[in-house]
Amino acid sequence: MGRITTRPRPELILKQQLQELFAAAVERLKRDGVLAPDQQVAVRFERARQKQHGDFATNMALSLAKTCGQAPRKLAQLIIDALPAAPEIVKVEIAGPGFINVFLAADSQSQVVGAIRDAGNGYGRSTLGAGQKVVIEFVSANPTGPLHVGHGRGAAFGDSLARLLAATGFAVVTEYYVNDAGRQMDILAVSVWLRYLELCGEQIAFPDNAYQGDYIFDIAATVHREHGDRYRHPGDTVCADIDGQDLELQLDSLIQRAKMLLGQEGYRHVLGVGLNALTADIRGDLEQFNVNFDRWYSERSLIDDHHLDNALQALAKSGNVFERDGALWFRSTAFGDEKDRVVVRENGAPTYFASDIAYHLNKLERGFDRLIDVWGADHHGYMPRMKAALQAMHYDPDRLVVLLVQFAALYRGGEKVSMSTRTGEFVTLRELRQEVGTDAARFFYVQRKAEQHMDFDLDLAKSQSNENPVYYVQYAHARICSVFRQAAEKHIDTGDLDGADLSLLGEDHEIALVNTLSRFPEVVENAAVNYEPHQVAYYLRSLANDFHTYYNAHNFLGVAPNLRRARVALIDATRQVLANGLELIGVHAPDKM
RNA sequence: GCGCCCAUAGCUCAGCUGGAUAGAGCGUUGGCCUCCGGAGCCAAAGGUCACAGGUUCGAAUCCUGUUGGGCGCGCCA
Repeated sequence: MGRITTRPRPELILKQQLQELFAAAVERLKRDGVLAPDQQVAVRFERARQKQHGDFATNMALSLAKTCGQAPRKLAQLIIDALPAAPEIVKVEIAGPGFINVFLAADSQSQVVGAIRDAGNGYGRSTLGAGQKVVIEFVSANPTGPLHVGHGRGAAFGDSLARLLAATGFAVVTEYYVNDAGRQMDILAVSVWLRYLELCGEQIAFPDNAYQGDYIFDIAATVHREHGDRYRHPGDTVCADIDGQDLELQLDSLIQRAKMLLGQEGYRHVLGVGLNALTADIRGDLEQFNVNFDRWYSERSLIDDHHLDNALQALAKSGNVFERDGALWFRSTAFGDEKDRVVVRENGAPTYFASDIAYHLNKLERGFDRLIDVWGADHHGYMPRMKAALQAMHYDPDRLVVLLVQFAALYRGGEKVSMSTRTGEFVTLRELRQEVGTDAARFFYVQRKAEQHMDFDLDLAKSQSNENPVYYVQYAHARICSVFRQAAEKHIDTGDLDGADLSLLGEDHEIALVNTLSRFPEVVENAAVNYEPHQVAYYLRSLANDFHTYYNAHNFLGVAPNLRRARVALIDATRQVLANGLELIGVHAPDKM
């Protein structure tokens, strides 16, 4: 109650100590009978947007005024009168309808520079998550082709989010769910096999709805190189009697024929070559994109390890599974879904939904408190049934958090690029990376909040990559490193920064920079709690701006030693925060560019 | 038809969960290095926050409706 202590983390003086001071004032007003003893008071401070409003402002008097029947400004005065004395506070004033503006002593803020340099790459980290176990699943694209730029956005977002949550004290595991079972895999196997047959010299009518991409040829060539004619069958035999039906049925017929002609072993081999080639490709692609998953979770292993059976049993045990038209259904409508869903098809094969239920049940059984899924926005209709399944199995559906990432609409030459995996018309993540660079691409993606539609202008990203904001931020970091190199070359002493007199940092640009530096922990926490990595990107831009402005206005090395130490300490802290922030979004902080 | 997302400067986007005079980048116009990196800095112009109501001390933000755009509504994944 009204406990006022000096915090071990000076950067928190700014906000947290203010909150404690004002909470103490509230307690006193309760004792004096101005406020009801059971009055709930949320003391919240915001950083003032304008200098005239001081450093921090609270609207507590405004929000309290109604319930306690006092005029806002009068109540604000009572709060101020009840405030304990504190050396950090220079002035407190009432403004507008009843805001309380707080002005802090300049050097109480500049102490943050020392705190940052002490904390190093730990500055901005917190224990907010209290070790809560979180699994974040993202990308999870079918291994039926290379990743495209849409997956890139999910990858940049999911990975940055994982870094943010880890930095705020959550125990984070990242997973890529590999859909290596089911019909899509069969289509992949058939696609590879047909291209292989073409390489053998067979005449084949390659179906429009099989995978068209060039990478299928490459995989087929591998099979052909390693096995020669071993899987060859006459084109007539392969394609016999499959005309005239529905296209999807034709494909199913081809799948059946492939299984029959190749035998189980041969079929599994062809499929395996395709699967391995594509997962290796995806994994390498993501590594180059600075995304490394803790675990690649195989859908097929879920089936082989009987997790699927267990999940279906758990679901059945809850009394929400029934049979209709020869299939097994989950009564998801009982939990708010708009229609019931098939879990086992008429032909006995489990649906994708069924194995996904098993996967999510498995995550919960592995002890994760929170399951975060990053999905493409086109899957939003899938969310109610997934939550329904968890609820049916007696888990709190709110433990599953689904974050939807909108597609990035690509523009090239002013025209929208249409994309389809089947037709092979898509821009791959690899192409984007090679043309724009990982750092620029990641920054570009993560600048937009996930649920916002995004226009990705390829021409702009490629041809004007120097205009990309990521260079602005990286340049600030490189520039600071360069100052230190200059100091070393010219034998200018920049030692003993720990002993710098930070109260010398009184210029407007310095105060602004210090202020931005002190905001970092709040930004990180806020970004993590709201699952919004873009806040970090915006913060970094603003920090880089404060630095560049300062750099332009003042000299760091060519001033008196005391001032020089203070200024160098300040830009050293800035360098640290730039590096910490870039790390959170998976972008490099180069020493030179 | 039903459901979800979205609409802010010419363009691309922020807006701290309801606060004070709505902000950046790009583009446009005009300035700034004998000096630590000009991939930088400063300044100007640019807005009916899609539209109409409502909630309250106070709305870009919350509620309802309208318009316009994206996506979804499979025994596909």
